[in-house]
Amino acid sequence: MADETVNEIIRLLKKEYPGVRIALHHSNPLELLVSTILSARCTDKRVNEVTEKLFKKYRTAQDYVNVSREELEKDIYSTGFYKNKAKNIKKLSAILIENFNSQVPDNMHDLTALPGVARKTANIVLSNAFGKVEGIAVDTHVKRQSLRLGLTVNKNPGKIETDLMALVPKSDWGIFTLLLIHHGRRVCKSRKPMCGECVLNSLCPSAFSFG
DNA sequence: CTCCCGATAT
DNA sequence: ATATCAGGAG
Repeated sequence: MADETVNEIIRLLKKEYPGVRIALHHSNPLELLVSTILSARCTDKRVNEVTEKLFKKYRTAQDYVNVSREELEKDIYSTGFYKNKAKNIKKLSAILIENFNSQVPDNMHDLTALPGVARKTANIVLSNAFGKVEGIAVDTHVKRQSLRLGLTVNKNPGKIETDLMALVPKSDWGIFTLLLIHHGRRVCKSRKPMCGECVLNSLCPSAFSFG
């Protein structure tokens, strides 16, 4: 895989989706952290529906600590995995209060030490809440399209991230994920990719096999 | 590797 | 009915 191919992919997607922005609604780092945790195996549409009410009720880490686990579970129920998510959000909130003056840490080491937070979530928060870049967030869309486009042959998200970091210019690490998520939801879908409408069609090794 | 898990598209 | 959705932990 030549670096030029990746640059062309990024150029075409930027042109197709100018001003692409993160779809998860948030107004501060804590909201983005919670929103990203809730987005695991759940559509961002539903996450935004849930957080619209959630963020009016829970404004600080202390608010998540104060409420009972059962009540928080009910408040995030429809996002799925609600027991794990509620437990992690409560536990993580206690850590923020105890160790970080109730604030969300702005570095990879501290973020990934939080329960329910691994590199994907940390990369999203770092890039979109703090303007920092320490890696490339590899979610289901980035994984699927990186494989289809031939940017990696690995299926492990950690290895995919390493492969992508070697190919994508660091100045594009943040927007790369946003572009692929946007494109993956509209065109390069998991079940029925719309290759006929894809701006990457001519340089995608998988285009023919998807008609 | 399995488990967590509701909601929606196909 | 089944696959999939801004994953992560054990």
